Amino acid sequence: MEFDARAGNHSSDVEMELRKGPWTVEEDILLANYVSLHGEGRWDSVAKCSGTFLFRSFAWFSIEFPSEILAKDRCGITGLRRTGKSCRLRWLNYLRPDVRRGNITPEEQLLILELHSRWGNRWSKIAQVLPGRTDNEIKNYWRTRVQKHARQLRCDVDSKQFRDMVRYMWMPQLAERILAASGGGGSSAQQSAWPAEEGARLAIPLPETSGNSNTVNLCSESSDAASASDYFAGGGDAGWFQDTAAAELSEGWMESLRSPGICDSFWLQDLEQSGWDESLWNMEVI
DNA sequence: AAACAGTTCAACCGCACCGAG
DNA sequence: CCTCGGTGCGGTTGAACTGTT
Repeated sequence: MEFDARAGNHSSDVEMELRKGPWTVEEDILLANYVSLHGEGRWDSVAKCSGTFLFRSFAWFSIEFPSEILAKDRCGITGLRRTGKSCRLRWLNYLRPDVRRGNITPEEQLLILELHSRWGNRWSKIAQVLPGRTDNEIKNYWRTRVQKHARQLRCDVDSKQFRDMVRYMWMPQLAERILAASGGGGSSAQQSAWPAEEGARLAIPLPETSGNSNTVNLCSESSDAASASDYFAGGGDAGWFQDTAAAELSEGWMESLRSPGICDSFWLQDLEQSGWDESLWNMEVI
């Protein structure tokens, strides 16, 4: 059986039909065990060798793995009936121990909106700033929530109109919700909860090991200078956003989101005149 | 309770990039 | 340079789940 090598599939030395679709518990065990022994990477060899090592490690459990999961090549090496790509994806998106599951928090939503406005559909880059979240998860969030909201507003998700709505209506609401949840109590209480610093900025914590400053200015024009991986290279803590004093939504940044005159722009007036439903921007609805 | 519609998300696919030989 | 193998990325699909009628 020949497979497309550039697509990451097996060459003909493994005589097996590849499995597709949902992963079974047994396959997860095989893959997790392989990675724990050999680390990430060399995904193509996972498919060839995982079974062998699993049998060694778990022999005393007397676990039997069905033949539809395992396959032997001509040399008798047992492996998962999965492509290397499939193994990699399963590990990164599901099995990795630091993968966070559950709803995207308002803090994460705010970051996704901000970073997408900056980087576009660079999902993996955005994911690097959100510890434990996968690019797939962020992509899904964008498609199911953000694009859906754009449809409800009858505008293109890439249009300036929608991007402005996100920046000047959605993001401030998210920010206020975050502040309220942290005890800030909305815009009137921001000054005490989030002391303003020089310039308008959304400061993001940096790992201690990264040296220099311990914050990154997400709103600066030159933000691309700091790669996303720099932000949280040592991260992974679920409470990362609130736990550090560096996670500041400064008053200036909040004000920049409500810059004077933006609400007077022509398209917002048009929307208001056409009976635009403001409840569409209610955070509960979103 | 059943049928249908809408939504979510895990997984696949094709393509691009990179390093080794 | 060119080819090949491995890896990563973004777009898309479809099964499973949830809500509504």
